Amino acid sequence: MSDEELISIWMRPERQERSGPGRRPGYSRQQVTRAAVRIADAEGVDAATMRRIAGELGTGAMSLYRYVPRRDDLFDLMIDMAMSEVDLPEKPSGDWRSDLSLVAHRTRAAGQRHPWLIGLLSGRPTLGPQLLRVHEFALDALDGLGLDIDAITSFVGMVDDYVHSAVRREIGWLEEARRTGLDPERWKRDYIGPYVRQIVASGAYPLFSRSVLESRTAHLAAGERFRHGLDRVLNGIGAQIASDISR
Amino acid sequence: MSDEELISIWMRPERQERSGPGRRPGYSRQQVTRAAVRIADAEGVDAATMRRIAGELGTGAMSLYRYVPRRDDLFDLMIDMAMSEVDLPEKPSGDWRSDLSLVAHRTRAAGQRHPWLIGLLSGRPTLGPQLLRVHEFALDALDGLGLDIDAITSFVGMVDDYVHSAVRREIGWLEEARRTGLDPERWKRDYIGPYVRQIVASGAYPLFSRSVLESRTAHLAAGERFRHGLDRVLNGIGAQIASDISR
DNA sequence: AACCATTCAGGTACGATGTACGCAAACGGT
DNA sequence: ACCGTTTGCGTACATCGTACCTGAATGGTT
Repeated sequence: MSDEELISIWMRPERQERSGPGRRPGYSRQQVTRAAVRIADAEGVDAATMRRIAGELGTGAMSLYRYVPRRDDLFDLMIDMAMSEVDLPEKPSGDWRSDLSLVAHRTRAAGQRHPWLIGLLSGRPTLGPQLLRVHEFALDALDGLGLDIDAITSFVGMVDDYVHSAVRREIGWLEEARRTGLDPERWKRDYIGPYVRQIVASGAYPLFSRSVLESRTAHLAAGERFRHGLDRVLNGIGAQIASDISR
Repeated sequence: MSDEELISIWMRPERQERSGPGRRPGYSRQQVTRAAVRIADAEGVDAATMRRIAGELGTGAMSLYRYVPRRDDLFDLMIDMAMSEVDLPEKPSGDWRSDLSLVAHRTRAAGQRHPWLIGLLSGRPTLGPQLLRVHEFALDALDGLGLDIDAITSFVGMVDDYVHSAVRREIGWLEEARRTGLDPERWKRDYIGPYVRQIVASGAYPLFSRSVLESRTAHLAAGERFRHGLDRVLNGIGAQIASDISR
């Protein structure tokens, strides 16, 4: 594409179906994105190469560039497709706590269905329409409580940050194991296990060791653990809503 | 290296200086890491290729594999070298708030000196000694207040999450601009500027628009903005410390 | 002093990758 | 029937991580 047009993928229109003379497009941006998502879900984002995606569609690698200017833009499209699965009501319910909780849980679910999502999201700044929709819903959930926009943005950011890092913790090792091509069980047993044991045995990091050995939430189901952490974040926000408003 | 030994870089000893017969190593793990850090600081982490690092040292690419088993391990070493710059006292002061604030500010400073740090940190799960040291300090800062280990871990996580995402926001566009090889000013003006204007003009995202247009902190210096956000996170933790303890 | 097992240096080579370039095929309007 | 436009996609190139291998350096042993 040389440097002909440097413009956000969200402002660049897709080729139209009926636009006069010339051959009609055989695929669509959505089809390309869907194929990329399918591969990334199954084999990791690294496997979603241009050639591999094209192969999935039964075409040649260079054909994809008729639909997507750069590979990076394809990542943005993938993010947006995954975020479109975060199903939300038209408007927040009025109960900010359950609204933000809904966003958190749905985003977590999307992040688990698409283990590459969080990595891409925090890898580059992106603002696709579906991400905007979810973000707007979360901001809206905190509107009307007397908070200024900076506080609202900040609180929504805290929830986002929590969700991202919690999901990363949940799937981090799994993905890392796949990236190196090992089965996750063996990875955990032979790679990180001995190292963590050594850290604990060294005695140099007593509190870290306690967080590994004495944690009560560590033995809970992943969903419960997520809920506990989220509760703490929401509690922190709740406490400040009370004091911010009364000020 | 084939699959001879899959073992954490932190458990794999470096070649010893005096170990009997054989040629003595001409470089060290630290020298290799330092060269990689230097290149990544100046030209982005993508520029720190094996060949480029070797060139910086005046040797051949394959020589590096005498010191580092895989490129991914080199990333871990880079992270640890950067984290070693997070200077902290031996023990927390006893004032948890200023202790966590210190960790946050020092980590932010390291993240700005090394714009690749946060990206690598959240890209893969890693537990180098320097990261452990900083983490342990933060955990320790919250110890002795009557909190259980899960609460401590959770609160430290909130601060970490905030620092990471705040730094990412601060340097995100800069790095993205460099990755595409454009000067950051032009990038902001020609790429994201028009798109954000379009989002605002569409009227579909009123709260997002307010966060762009009406923000009071947006016009502050970056350092002030960071402090404000951090204060909110610490306030949320503080409120819960009070209620957790009295419970 | 001669030898040898051991270790490091680093060239060559392979299979990937993203993507620039260019040409042939398909299509609607005239 | 022709033509300008657009798509499909093969070829080619620079670049990547790294497996493999040869040769040089080194210190202990004889």
